[in-house]
Amino acid sequence: MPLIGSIGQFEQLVLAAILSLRDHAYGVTIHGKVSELAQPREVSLGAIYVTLDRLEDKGFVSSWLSSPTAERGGRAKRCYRLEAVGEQALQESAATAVRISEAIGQALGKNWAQKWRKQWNNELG
Amino acid sequence: MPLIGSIGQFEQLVLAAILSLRDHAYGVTIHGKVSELAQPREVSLGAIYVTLDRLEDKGFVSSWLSSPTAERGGRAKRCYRLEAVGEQALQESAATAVRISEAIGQALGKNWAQKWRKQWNNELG
DNA sequence: AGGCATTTGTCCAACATAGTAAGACAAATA
DNA sequence: TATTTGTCTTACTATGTTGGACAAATGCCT
Repeated sequence: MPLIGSIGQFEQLVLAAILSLRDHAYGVTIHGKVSELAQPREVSLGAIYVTLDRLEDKGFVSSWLSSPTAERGGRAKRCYRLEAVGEQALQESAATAVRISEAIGQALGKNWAQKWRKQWNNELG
Repeated sequence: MPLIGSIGQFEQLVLAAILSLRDHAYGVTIHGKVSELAQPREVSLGAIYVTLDRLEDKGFVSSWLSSPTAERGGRAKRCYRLEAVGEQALQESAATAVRISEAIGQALGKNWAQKWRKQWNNELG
């Protein structure tokens, strides 16, 4: 069993992506969102599916097949939704992440932390 | 090779602990600090040493043996210091952690984020 | 002094789980 | 049947984790 609430770093990323994609979470879009969050790093599609499988095994997410859309190549997608347990695990691991950020901020000096706090405030008003 | 800047979740924790302990970073104290950061979860000493070894292999930290202190059982400790590469990796992974927190905050609503922002502000003035 | 218990510490061996790449396979439309 | 959009599998590497072995100081007791 891994750290914090039984989820790892990549799982955290995938869970966060599903949460923020709401009704449009399926393999390809999740991959896009995760790439965005992980930023300088590139992520493979395979990694996403494997992780999705494991998250479903743990009951953190559930999935169902949608009907195909009417666009070229638009085949049926497997859509994902966060379950209550998954949301809780995600919140716990995020809380730890914040704690780590704080520790780093204190050790590295206020400039580092304020840079992020500023960005945070801007987005939330 | 792992995610973000080549460090995992636990490595991130250990690096942050070393950073915040400054001149007093060795096995036992690092273990204490990591336990504090990982909070509800318990961490074994062995996990710390193994991770420390791997971090040193990657050049993220360096270590040296101190001379024994004059207290009962006070034997020589192996002290650790963060190297420049390690500090950079830590900052990058922390930046990603913040990004994830933001994504969660946006998806979960402002209450979640503000709870943490408040705490953040209190500590930094 | 000599010897052993106790305390503080480090390190290894082994295994479980998460992270990753590469590419096979499937089903739509054109 | 070629192209596009999408899913899933295999196999491997790296991290996470436990448990306990081992080492070196001091303190106490005869």
